[in-house]
Amino acid sequence: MDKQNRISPAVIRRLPKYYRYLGELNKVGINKTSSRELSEMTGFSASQIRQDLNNFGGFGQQGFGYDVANLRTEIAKILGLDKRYRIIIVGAGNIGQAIANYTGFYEADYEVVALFDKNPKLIGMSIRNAIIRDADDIEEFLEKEHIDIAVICTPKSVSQQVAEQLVECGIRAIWNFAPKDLKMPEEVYVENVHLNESLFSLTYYYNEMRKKKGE
Amino acid sequence: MDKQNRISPAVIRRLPKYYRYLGELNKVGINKTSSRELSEMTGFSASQIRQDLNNFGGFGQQGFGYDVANLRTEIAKILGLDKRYRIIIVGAGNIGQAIANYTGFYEADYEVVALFDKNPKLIGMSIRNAIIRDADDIEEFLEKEHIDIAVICTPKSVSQQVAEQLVECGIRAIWNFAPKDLKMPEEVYVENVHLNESLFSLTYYYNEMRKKKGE
DNA sequence: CTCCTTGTGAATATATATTAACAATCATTT
DNA sequence: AAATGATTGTTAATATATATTCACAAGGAG
Repeated sequence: MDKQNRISPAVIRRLPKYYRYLGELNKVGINKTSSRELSEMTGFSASQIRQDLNNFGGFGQQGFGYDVANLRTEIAKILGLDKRYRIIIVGAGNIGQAIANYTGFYEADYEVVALFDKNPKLIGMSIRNAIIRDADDIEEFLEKEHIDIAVICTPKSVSQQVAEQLVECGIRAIWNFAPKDLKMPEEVYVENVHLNESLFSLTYYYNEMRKKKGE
Repeated sequence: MDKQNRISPAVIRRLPKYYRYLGELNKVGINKTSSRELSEMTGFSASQIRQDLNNFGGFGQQGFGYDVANLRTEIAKILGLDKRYRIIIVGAGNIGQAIANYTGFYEADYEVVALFDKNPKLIGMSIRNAIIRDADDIEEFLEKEHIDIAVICTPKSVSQQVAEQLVECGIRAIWNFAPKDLKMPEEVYVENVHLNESLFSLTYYYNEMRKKKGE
C-alpha cells in the first residue's frame, strides 16, 4: 500500500488544470460536463482525464457525466485546497512583494502571515495585512507561530542557508524562487520556480522558430 | 534533417542548469571540470551530461575534461544567450513590475523596453529606464519597435485577447504569467509560468508528507 | 428501453533516463 | 619520447515513466 498507491507526478500536475477549467465552467453557470468536453477544453484526451480521475475514485455518473461543482470540490480535496495554509515569505524584494500581493492565492485558503527581510528600509512596512519583519527574528517567530509553507525569495547567495534555517525550525514545504537547487533532506518538499531557466528555454525555442522560418 | 535533429525538451530544460552551475564554478575561479564533477553538482548522471552535450557537438577534450568558461559560452550560444533580446511586459501590476525589476534578466542580454497597462495611475511611471505606457498604444508601439519577447502579466480575463493582439503585431514568443492556457497558432512559442498550479502541486505533496508522517 | 458516458483494464507507443562499454586522445609523468 | 591515467565522444541496450488507444461492461438519465 505504498508503491501501488503512488500517483505519477504528471497526474498531479494536471489536477490544478482540471480544477481551473472546472472553475471557469462553474463561473459561466455550467453545472454538468463530461470527459469529452473537458478534453476539448484542456487538450488532454478524454481517456486520460478519466484515467487520471480514476486514480482517486469515481466522481462521475456513468451514462451522465460529471457534476461540475462536485468534481471541482473533489479535486480541491485531493490537492488539499479545502484546508487553510499559513505562509511566510522570506525576502521581501520585488518577487517577494509580488507574491504577497498575488491574488491567485486567495482562490484557496492561503494566508500570508509575515514577510522577512534584512533591509531596514523594508522592515515595518506591511503588505495586505502582513508585516515585513526583521529576518533575524525568523526563528523566534516560527517557535510561536505554526507555518505550513515558506516561500524563498532571497538572493541565491543566501537561499541555501535560509532554507536550512527554516527546516531546522520545522518547515517541511518550500516554494523556492531563488535560482538555486536547494539541497534538502527528503522529508522536505521543494517546489522550484526558476524564472531564468524558464526564460532561457523560451529563448531557445524562439530562436529555433526563427531558424525554421529563415530556411 | 528535421526529426533527427530535434532535441528532446528534457535536454533543453537541463541546459540552463548546466549554464548556471558553470557560472558558479567560473565565479569561484575554477576553470576546468569534468562530467563526473558536474554530475556531483547537478545530480544528473555523468553519462547523461555527456550525452546531452553530445547532441550539440563536442565541447570537451578527451582525457582532460571541459574548460568551464568555454563550455559555458557554448551552452550560451546553444540557448541563444549570446544575442540581445528586446522585451515588453503587458500588465504592470505586481508580477509585471517584479519581472521588470528582476535582475536575473541581466545575466544575459535581455532588455525590458516598455511596459503597458490600462491603469492611468501607472501610466507614465518608469521602472529601470522602461516607461509604463498606455495599453491602447501597444499596436502603434510594435509597428515602430522590434520586439522579440512579450511577457503577459495581465489578469487572466484579458490574457487571450492580449496575446492575439500581440501575435497580430508579429510577436512570436510569449512568456505567460496569466493563469490561462493561451490558444495560439503553432508558429508562436508560449512558455507558461503558472504560479497557482505550482503552489497547488506543492500543497498536494506537502499533505502527502504529512499523511506519511502521521501514519 | 435506449442512449450515453463512466470506470476500468489491457495493450501499445513514445519519451526519457540509466547503464554499460570502449576506442580515441589528451595531459602528465617518467 | 614513451608510458600512464583520465575523460571524452559515441553507440547500444535496457529500464522506467508517461501517454495513447482501444474496448466494453455497468449503470444512470431520459
